[in-house]
Amino acid sequence: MPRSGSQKRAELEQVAIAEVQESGLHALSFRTLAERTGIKSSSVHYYFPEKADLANAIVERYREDFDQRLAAIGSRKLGPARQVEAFIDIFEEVVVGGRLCLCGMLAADAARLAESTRTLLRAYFDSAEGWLADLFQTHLARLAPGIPRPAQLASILLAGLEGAILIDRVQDATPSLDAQRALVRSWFA
Amino acid sequence: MPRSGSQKRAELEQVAIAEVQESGLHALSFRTLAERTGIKSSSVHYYFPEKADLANAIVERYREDFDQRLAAIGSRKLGPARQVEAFIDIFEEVVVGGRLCLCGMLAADAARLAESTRTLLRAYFDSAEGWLADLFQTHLARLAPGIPRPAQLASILLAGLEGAILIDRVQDATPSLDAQRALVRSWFA
DNA sequence: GTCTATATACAGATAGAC
DNA sequence: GTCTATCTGTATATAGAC
Repeated sequence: MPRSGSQKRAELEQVAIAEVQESGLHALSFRTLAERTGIKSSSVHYYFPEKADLANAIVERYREDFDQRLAAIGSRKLGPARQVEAFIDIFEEVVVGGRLCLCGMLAADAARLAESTRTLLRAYFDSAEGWLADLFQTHLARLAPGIPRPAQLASILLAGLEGAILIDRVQDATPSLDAQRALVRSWFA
Repeated sequence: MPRSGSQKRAELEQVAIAEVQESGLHALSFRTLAERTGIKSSSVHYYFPEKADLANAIVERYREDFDQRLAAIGSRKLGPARQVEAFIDIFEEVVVGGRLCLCGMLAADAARLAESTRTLLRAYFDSAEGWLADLFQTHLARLAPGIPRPAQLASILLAGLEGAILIDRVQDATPSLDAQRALVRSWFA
């Protein structure tokens, strides 16, 4: 395991994630990534032979971090509405930082990604949606009547959040994200 | 007006739009655009001196075409629910073609766009949202009780559709877009 | 309006020394 | 693990002939 668990590798992934969230995968070059981590581009290739290896690594790492945040929300014993609010807070944090969800950004580049990367993107979206679906299903009795079933609510909200931060980032405020919050409130009213 | 109303210019914009919808602005090069339209890259520069000029031109053209489609929907004397369905159909058509909304795709590249392009993106989103808001407002009496007000419904749906096609494009189906349809149906039920 | 030719910069990737 | 050096391809953009 010459390339796993390395501290430099972790640093590279961290810097790469931030760069891709801000400007996309094409804007992330081995050169600039090397400059920002104090090594040369050929050394970056030591950790990630091809760019697809780098893309796969950051998606996996991003998902791990995301899952940990969701687990932390779940352990705080909040009511369902508050848990969803906390979920939305993650997206708000991203967009006020001028970034996008890493996987949303990469999904825009889907046509030029390796199939292995697309598979990892699907896994991320499924995971995020699954967490929301479980939450809505568990608290089914608290949901307003006449709205879609839990699995669809999860899909509706995840898409809404991905789109909201996409739109809000070109503005100087978060009206679209606020509207998504209003939607969720109507589900729990 | 040496560069307006030209047939070749229109062709360049059309090809450029499709390419950007599929792969993003960075994947659109003057060279490939030239090859696909039967001229040389230097001739493309005759119509669009810098890439930002090309980006601005295709956003304006995309919005014009979009506005025309919305006007066509409005002239068909459909009920409000059917009109929203027709609005969603536009996004479905895009995603089954393996593309994204041009402006959603460019919004992902916002960090590397000229300010003039970002302004045009905002105008597109405002226009699309405005059309939906007017529709919801006009048929306020047909909306279910307890849901957000028309302007927010418009914002919720537009973001939901942008996110849905982003997510669905990495899948082999449109579950996320279908969920958005279910959401709208719950508003009119 | 379109061309050839070119300037300049940067991309991903690799070889081989240390 | 990191380096220097380099290969090869492609990008935006421009000059100037026709």
